[in-house]
Formats: sequence, structure tokens, C-alpha cells
Amino acid sequence: MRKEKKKRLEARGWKIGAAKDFLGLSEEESAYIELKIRLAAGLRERRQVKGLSQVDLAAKLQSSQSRVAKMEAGDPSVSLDLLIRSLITLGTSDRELSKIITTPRAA
Amino acid sequence: MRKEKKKRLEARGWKIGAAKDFLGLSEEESAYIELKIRLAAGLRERRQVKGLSQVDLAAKLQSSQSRVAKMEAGDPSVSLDLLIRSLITLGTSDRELSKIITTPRAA
DNA sequence: TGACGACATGTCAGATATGACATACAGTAC
DNA sequence: GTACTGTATGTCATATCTGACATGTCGTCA
Repeated sequence: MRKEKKKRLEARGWKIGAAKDFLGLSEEESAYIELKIRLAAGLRERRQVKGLSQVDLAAKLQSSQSRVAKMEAGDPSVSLDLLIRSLITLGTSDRELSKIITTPRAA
Repeated sequence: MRKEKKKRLEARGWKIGAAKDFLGLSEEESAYIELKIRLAAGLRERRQVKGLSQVDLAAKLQSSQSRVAKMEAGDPSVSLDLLIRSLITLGTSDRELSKIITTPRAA
């Protein structure tokens, strides 16, 4: 369990949202959160590589800057569904998506 | 996803294979749908390998048999989020998940 | 200093996904 | 035939997600 800052950003919202457990996250919960964080990082990276601002991306997604910010922060209010749809909108292929999922984040 | 488009897709039953060829789906829409179908197939396969019924799996997921059936059918009412969480609950690793995403479906 | 651009964060009305239920259908066994 | 198991499908109340808005922070530039 070494996910440092981004994990910490999430922890508060998740522990409150889960509301039934308290002694830390179960295997499944942390697997889910870590996956979300990798997708979030992948989204930010791809957006930046394309030279887009959050506002630009929001326009493409028909969403808003604040939601894009939450996506990239791995906010508990963002679903994997939205993250993946956003990556797809940015032109991410299945193979690239697959890589994002399996690539360990830098410590 | 935009409501009207979804309703239209739903009305015409986009869960069938090769939907893109019959409906006027954009690249992004069909990428999303095909991804969902692969996850759905992966879920069914893993459930069956473990010798579980839909009722059994529903219990594990704290969901219902009908929702499991919809998941495995790739129903429009099911999110990628739920599909992936379900796969995680079945013990699917990141690597396996990645494989499900990139494995082309049998025609 | 102020103004600007990019990003973060909190809130909330409205949209969507979810579990649960009822019911139907296909096999299998008796 | 009945009974049972497993799966599919339609509906619905409500729990959750989403876009939009307001506002704040931080860096840069003149």
C-alpha cells in the first residue's frame, strides 16, 4: 500500500461513502481505487500530450472543467464509466487502455 | 452518454453483435459498446468457471440475479463501473482485466 | 499592483444506474 | 403432466452520478 498523495485525496471521500467499514480498505476497494487512479493519471497525461486545457477537454466531452478536474483527481464522485468514456473520446485504443490498467504508477 | 442517443440505441437493441454495421454509431460509441460486451463476456466466463449461478454471484455482489443477467447481456442500463467492480469481486487481476479488454470477441 | 489563464473544490438540481420484484422461458428430472 | 434450477426481461423507487455554477488557489505577465 504505497500510493501516497493521490490515495490520500481519495481516502476521506471513500471512507465516508462506504460507511460500513472503518479499519481501512478491503482488497476489492483498494483494487478499485487504484484502478481509478491509474485511469485518472492516464487521462491527464493524454490530455496534456494533446496540448488541451481542462476547459478544452470538457468541451470535447460535453462536460465541465470542474468535472474534468475531479476525473483527473480520481474523485469518488467520478465513475470508471465516465473515465473510460473520456479516454475513448481522446482516441485511446483498447491496447492503450489495457496498458494504462496494468502499468504501475510511479512511486 | 447523451440521453437521446442512448434511448435510440436502446430502442433498437444495440446489444447484438456487430452493432456498428447496422446502426449509425460513431467510432467512440461502438468502441464503448464493444468494450462493454467484452467485459460482459469476461464476467460470464469467470462466473461459470467458478461454478457459480447468477444467483450466487448476485449474493457476492450484493446485487440481484436480474442485474447480473443484464450485466452479462451488456444491457445499456449497466455501467462499465458495475461490470468492472463485479470482475474485481470475482478476483480478476489487473492483468486479466487488461486481457479481457484487448481480447477480440469471437465473431 | 491588477488581470489573466489553468486548475481545484464545494454544492446542488436533475439525470442516470441500481437493486429488487414479478414474471417468463428453457432444460432436466420425476 | 408437475416441480425445480438457471437465466432473461420489464418495471420502478431511490441511490448515485453528472454538468453546471460559484469561488478559491497558484503562477505569470505587464
